[in-house]
Amino acid sequence: MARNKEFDVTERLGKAKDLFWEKGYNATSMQDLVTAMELNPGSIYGTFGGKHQLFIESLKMYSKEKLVEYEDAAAKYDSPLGSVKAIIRKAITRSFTENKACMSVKCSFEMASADEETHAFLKQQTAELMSFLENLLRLGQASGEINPDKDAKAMAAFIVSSFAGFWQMQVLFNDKDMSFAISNLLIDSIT
Amino acid sequence: MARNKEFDVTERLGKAKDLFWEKGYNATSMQDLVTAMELNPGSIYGTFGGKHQLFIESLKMYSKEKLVEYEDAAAKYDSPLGSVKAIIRKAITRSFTENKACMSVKCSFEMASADEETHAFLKQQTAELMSFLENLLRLGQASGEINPDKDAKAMAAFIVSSFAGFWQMQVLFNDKDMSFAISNLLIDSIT
DNA sequence: ATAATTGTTGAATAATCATTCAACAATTAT
DNA sequence: ATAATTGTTGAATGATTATTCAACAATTAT
Repeated sequence: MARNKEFDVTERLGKAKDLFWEKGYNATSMQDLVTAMELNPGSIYGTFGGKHQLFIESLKMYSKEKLVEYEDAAAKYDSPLGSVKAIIRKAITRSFTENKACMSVKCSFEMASADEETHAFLKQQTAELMSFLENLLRLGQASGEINPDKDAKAMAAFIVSSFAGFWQMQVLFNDKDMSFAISNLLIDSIT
Repeated sequence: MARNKEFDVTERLGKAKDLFWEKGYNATSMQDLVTAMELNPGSIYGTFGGKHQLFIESLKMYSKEKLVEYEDAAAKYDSPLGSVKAIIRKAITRSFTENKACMSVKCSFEMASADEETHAFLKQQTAELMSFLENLLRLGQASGEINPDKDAKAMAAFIVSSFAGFWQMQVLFNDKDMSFAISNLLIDSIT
């Protein structure tokens, strides 16, 4: 028995996510969020709590979307190696189609060391992507597509850790040839 | 014909560097700098110009120190492969001995996309480390220690880009076994 | 229709931000 | 000794920060 919200919570959270993603946590002001979300401060605080909670929700939204993207890319291939390659190519492709570096990677460096909530979430989420890859790598080793002499867990960690480099190289050099050469070396290293 | 400064400019710049390195640009306030550098605002502005200029100088100081560290690590070995391995091990070791992620990597994500001066400097500095590695890799290929089928420039880029992942993994997992396994896979991939 | 509840609005708040500057101190050339 | 120059000090500045709240609007149960 009360008034209804006049906006779509998820849609406006998406606007906040885009802004935090682009500018980072500290460089994003509440005024920036008020403008981007097209909401008054009162509505933001009433719905999301405050800047920090809004940021955490934004990161969670981003992170879930990203994980789905990687899993979808993998699902298009029947062979485990094909799936692993698809995930690696997805990462490189994303770094050139999206005009900003991966929010998870950015946040790992801007926030994870200073904010425990961010740290815990990113750790869990990154571990999830690693597990997904580890499973694919084990399947590929069983089918003979992937080097069976290397530890699947280590290879999964190597792949995920390489993604941070993809984004950094894109930010600094914006050189497709360089980035694709790097991703090819990564793929080579597991086969 | 005037009064002399009562402090060592380089030493105080080092204090600023440590603070920017730890907290990043946006999370570091002028008050934080006044406290850490043990200087009044007037002295900071009179000597360094302002927050942004002070940050750029801090990053340059950090960057030069880091490059020297890598070159020194490489200089201890006679063989090119030994030098390349030493640089990779230096990166992994640094990620566990220093209590904060590489300032260049952090800045690539927090600042490089928003500040052209930072971007230009990091691009140049990263390219320099790559060139140094590329040269070692070519020598290693000539002496038969390093895989001659792979492009030295691409391998150099792959190595440097991997460093960002080293730091991210350290921040998120702080797991020595994982990090050393990753660095071993990187070394394997070039031999 | 009324009371109760929830949402919206945007001005107000108090803290913090980067930066400036006037007063004073030290050094040096003349 | 004086003038000129540079450095130090720390309070003052005005802008921006995140957050709150009182007034008003909409919805629903009774």
